[in-house]
Amino acid sequence: MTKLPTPDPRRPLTLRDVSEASGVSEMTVSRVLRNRGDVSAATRDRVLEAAKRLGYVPNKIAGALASQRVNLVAVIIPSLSNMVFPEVLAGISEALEDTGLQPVVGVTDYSLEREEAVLYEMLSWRPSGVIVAGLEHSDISRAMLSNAGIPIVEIMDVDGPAIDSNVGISHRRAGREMAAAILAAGYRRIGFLGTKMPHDHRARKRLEGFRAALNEAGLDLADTEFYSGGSALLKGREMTQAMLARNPDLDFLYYSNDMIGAGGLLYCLEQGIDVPGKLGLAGFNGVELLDGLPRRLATMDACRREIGQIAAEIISGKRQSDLVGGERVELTPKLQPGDTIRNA
Amino acid sequence: MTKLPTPDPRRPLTLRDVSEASGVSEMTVSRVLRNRGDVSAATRDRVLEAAKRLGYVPNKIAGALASQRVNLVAVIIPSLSNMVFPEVLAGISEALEDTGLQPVVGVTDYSLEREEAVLYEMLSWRPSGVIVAGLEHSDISRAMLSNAGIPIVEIMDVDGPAIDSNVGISHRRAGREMAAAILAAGYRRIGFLGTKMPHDHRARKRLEGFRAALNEAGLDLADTEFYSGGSALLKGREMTQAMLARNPDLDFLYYSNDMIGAGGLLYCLEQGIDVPGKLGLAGFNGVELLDGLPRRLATMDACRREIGQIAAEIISGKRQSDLVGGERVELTPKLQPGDTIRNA
DNA sequence: CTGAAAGCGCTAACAT
DNA sequence: ATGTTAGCGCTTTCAG
Repeated sequence: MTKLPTPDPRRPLTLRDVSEASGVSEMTVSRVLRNRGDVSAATRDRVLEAAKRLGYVPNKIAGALASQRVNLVAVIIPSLSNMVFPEVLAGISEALEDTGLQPVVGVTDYSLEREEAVLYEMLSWRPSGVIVAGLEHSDISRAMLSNAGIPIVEIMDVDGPAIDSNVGISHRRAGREMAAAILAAGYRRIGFLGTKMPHDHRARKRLEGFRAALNEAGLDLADTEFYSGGSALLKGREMTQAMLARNPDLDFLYYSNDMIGAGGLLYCLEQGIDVPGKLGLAGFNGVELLDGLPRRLATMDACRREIGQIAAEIISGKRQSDLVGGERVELTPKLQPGDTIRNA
Repeated sequence: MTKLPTPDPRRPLTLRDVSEASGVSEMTVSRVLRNRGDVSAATRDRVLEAAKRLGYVPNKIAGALASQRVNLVAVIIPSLSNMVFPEVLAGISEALEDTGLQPVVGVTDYSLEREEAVLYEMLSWRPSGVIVAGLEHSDISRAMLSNAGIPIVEIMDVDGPAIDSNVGISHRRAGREMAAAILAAGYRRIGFLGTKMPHDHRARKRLEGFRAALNEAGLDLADTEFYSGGSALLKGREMTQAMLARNPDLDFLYYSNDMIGAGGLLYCLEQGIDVPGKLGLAGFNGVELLDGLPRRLATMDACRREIGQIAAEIISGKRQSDLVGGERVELTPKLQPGDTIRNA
């Protein structure tokens, strides 16, 4: 017997295999599989049957190279382990649902270096768009984004210049408004507790806004405490204990996120502290977890899901403005006074 | 002037552009950019300089098609919004760090249909491996996985036959062991509270194991309560209240996850119930959140991070056995008695 | 409605 | 140490 080149049975199937199995040209098979152009019902059925029977899975790499089109949206966020970004992702997924676009997530751990690496990696797959958290990037990242030739949406934060489109809230304003609400309620000796992470620019901006509003009222923060790593709930508890021990006459604690706020709240309740009478508390984010606490922590909803949705709509073109530049969407965070700020 | 074909300035740069800018063949540029083969230091520098100056980002689509190699690992999980899968992901990312492999996440929302769609989509990018949560799949998913010709690791659960490799814990055994600990401590009138989700097979298996152990001791569950959606902490609180109202003589509540367990714990403490004296409580997962609670909820660590690490090591080949089939790794969940089970 | 030819941008394999 | 050639598997474009 002549030695024929036996095809490797484990080789992934190609269009050609389906073509041969169905007796139709590769081109027509391709059309059927993409619902493109007119194909007779009979041919279509034969092709689909063959593809299914063989278990053909198209090769998107080849398809993308040929068509110069990739149905991927790069989503670059700092973390998955707090409750905030999964919610943004949910909004993105929801809005991308019927667009044929697929989100691909990259995580930076709040590092601009990692962001640069992740971005480079993702851009090398030529996605249809990029959604990236924050306005702060390395120069190289910024250059890559500017030159990518695809829609870019920076999300979460609107306090600063954007590369292309921008959807988020003003964290500075969120800080100011929380300060205003606290002052209006008559609190005066205020402590701040937050993350140490130097790269959480949004937390920093909230603190800046908060502080500015206090200053304008002739006040300043009475104490601050920062943490990094570990269980946020536990850190909130520990920091609260430490701060109150140091400064027993504080009458308000402003936390940079709900999780540490929740820890603080649990601690205060255990200690029998009169909340909100003697001590008021507030966090930030409006996470669902707060619903299950013994008392509702005051917070500010960061519109996370909505931010994701709008960003995705911009990428998918569902929300195309006539403007030349990108879109700018500033959402308005809602103060949720809960039960830990007394009435003014 | 003759009309020369002006290149589109927004066209993404190609290897050819770098080649021309550096006066070196495309092939050599390719070698430099991939650190492959021998290239003189001088040439290397010229190429890197040109690539950087132009802002060249390689096209991995073309590269992957030509090399038949894709540095992507598909990771398919049911959800991002509880604390469990982000931890698994963290383990995967960590183990993939220096392998050149990149995880790409797909979410199924506990639906086998969605799993099938996500899997199809991901396989069409020809990843180097697949890590998928659970052993239960549709026939079509199973066929796709079997025929993909790449390493497949099913994670989280070892109670059942695997397609290729398998890393996880026995949830049936986890349920049994928790039951044993509870019985040993002298509790007898036991209620179960969990998710309604019919597709959370691991929760189901834990309950089966738990129940089996009770039955063998001549007991059965005194009451059950199921929920779906909403804030898990709040649901835990509400379900606990409902169950205790209905059944005040229960002496133990077993929760299918730590989050509802935490809600239940907070409720019981508020009500002044003697925990663990009159009523014992236990959850499942060993989430970090528990550290911040007023009392440590008994739980069982599900080895989430480790599962992710090992799965990633199998895919990356760091952990290659001589066996023909896939690897099987059963981890042993550790009981963490905390402060909500009394001493036997 | 269907098919043939010509690439997409890169890399394997083989020169030199 | 560097260059040349021939595809990778698909889609675009143009013919029928």
